[in-house]
Amino acid sequence: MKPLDHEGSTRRIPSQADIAAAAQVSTATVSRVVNNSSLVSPALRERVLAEMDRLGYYPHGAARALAYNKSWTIGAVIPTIDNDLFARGIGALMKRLREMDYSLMVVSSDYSLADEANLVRRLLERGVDGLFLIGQERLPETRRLLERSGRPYVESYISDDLERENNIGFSNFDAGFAGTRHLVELGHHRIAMLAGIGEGNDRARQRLAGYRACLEAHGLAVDESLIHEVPYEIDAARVAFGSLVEQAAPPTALMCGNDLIAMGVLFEARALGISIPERLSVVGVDNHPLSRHAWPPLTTIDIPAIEIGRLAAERLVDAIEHGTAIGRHALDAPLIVRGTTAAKTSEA
Amino acid sequence: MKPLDHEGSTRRIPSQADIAAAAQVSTATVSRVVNNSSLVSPALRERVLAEMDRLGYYPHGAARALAYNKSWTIGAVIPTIDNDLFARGIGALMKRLREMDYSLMVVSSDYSLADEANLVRRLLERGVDGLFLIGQERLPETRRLLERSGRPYVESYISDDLERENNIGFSNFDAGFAGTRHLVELGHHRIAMLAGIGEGNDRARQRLAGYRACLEAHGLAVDESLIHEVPYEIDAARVAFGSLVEQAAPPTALMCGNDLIAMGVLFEARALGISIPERLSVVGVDNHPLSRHAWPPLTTIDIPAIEIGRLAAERLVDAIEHGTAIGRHALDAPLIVRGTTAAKTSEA
DNA sequence: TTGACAAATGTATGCGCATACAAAAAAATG
DNA sequence: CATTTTTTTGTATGCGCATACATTTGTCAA
Repeated sequence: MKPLDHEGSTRRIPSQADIAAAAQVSTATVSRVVNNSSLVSPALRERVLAEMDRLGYYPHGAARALAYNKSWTIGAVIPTIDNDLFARGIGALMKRLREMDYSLMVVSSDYSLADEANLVRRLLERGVDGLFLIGQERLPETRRLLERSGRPYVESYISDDLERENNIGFSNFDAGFAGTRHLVELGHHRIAMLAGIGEGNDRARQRLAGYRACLEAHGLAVDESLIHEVPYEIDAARVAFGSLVEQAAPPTALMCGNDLIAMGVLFEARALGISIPERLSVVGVDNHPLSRHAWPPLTTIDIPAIEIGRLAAERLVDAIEHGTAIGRHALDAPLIVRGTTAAKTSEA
Repeated sequence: MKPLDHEGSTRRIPSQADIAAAAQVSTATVSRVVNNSSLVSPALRERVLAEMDRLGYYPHGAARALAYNKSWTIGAVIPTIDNDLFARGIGALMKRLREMDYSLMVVSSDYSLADEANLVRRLLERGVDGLFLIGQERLPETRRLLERSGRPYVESYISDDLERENNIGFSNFDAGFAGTRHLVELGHHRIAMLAGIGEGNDRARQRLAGYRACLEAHGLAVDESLIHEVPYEIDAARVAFGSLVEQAAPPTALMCGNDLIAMGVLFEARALGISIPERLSVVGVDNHPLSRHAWPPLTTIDIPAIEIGRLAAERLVDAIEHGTAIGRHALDAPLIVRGTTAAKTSEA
């Protein structure tokens, strides 16, 4: 316990009233100085600024937020920060928001839509001015919360639900389709997929849907025994891949739900002595920073995470400050062909 | 556009006053219901809860924060979220805070101590109840801000400055020392270091210091031409490593500032045909999730990032709610020997 | 000198909430 | 039934700030 000086015993943070008293002016004048109002004389402004500096004043955010009914804060709900893809997007969002004098409150839902609802509620209670969400699939409860709040929000990393507004992302369906098409065009027809877990993850489902659609579009049968859902984890991917290649007629090509799964496959393939791309072609999705250094360098779909974060920051702040609509933004997610894919060899 | 209910055409978010009016009670009663006060009759409580639900009420965070002088929010300033080590820690911090009904505001300083000062100030203005910072090196200005605020704060990921309280981390010096010692014990005496950029990064400096100290402790000369500072990026590491091995008497072992640098080295070594660990032993720091899958699996120092985040959450909330001290917490960062290190061959 | 007007400063109020205190209602006691 | 005690509810106030409006001071023209 600190010693107490009386006259405000618990050495509080100084308020405008303290500054006003010290500088012998009214609180209104202090407030004007804080807000750079033009109608305060240079002399007084100086005096007030000096006292603010001397007493170490800084505005009380809650009071300010209450008076303005605005918190200069955006809330973000992401499945997990332990995923480079989201980390990159959040990083860009953070950076851009900072430039515009906004802050970011981040929470993670662990891929649970129910948790997401609670977190959205909490962020709303914390008074965020806008929200950044992943995916377009929400619980009705979450929608209700969102709509009632009247706050702008962005649904990101996906643009597949054409019914929905306010999204900044890309087509995961197209990503799955394009990756698979690349394999088809290389002559593969036994193409497996190690998809991400679909539950509560519309991005993963759309990628898988794109894969299926591509096979069908090219007259190839969809063999369910070649499709597995695995968590976005190296080890899970290795195990899943192990059992995939054990079966009687193993695939010659493999579409992966993301780069982490693909890397798991690369690691396990090396352990099993399966040479890539000679015996197996592999495609990922994400363009993880390490992917191009992998061995062989991973063929993947580049996701514009940075751009998503940056754009979301701008559209959100614009919506907050000028009431503009977020709009729909389906960015490009191009295929990056590297070393893990090759034409099917005749014997395979 | 939704139809507007009259009596306040701009359909505001309902306040306690609205609920009070609708339920025919006073605002005090509503407040009591919100806060689960025991002294409100079940009948009234029901009525109020029903109205809250009907009107979609949720408390106004800023008002609440103003009345309580508490925001239930922690602020975190990290160099960058694009670093798995920090992402893991922040993730754990986030998760634990959530369990205790706190939120997290995250900002990134890009390894700039000056930016950090601004960000700390901003977070304080936003009314955070406590702060999570990386490192123990601060600008005096930042210290002043911190001390004046009276808010508890944690300095994390390092425990080397024994003068300082409030830290939750590990000894980066020891990490550098232990990694290097492992190499010395394997018989290497020409040991290089690819350290992280030291400016504004006391963790990187301490790791380097540990390396130097270890060499000296074993009577080995410190050859400055074998020491390079590089950013924590794969490409930069590859380039730096390339020039390192070009020189007349290349090292037989290499201590890396972190795993990302080490992986860059692994990649470049493969490209250059330098076999690891036969011709070169490599040690990293971080225990990045991919490190154990690398080829060869990377010998590294395991950093308890999850534990740091979790513990920080607990100590901070404890400090906020009960005024307890944060204390000093130097966690273990053990060496994990894997496949990138081997005894020096006689000819090398 | 006076009045008209502009510039500078102060006073009073409300933002939404929690709570000390006051009042009313209900229950217990004599 | 009156009185005291307990439980329940309401009223008034302040948290720190921004700002509409009121007041004062300064400037200029007549």
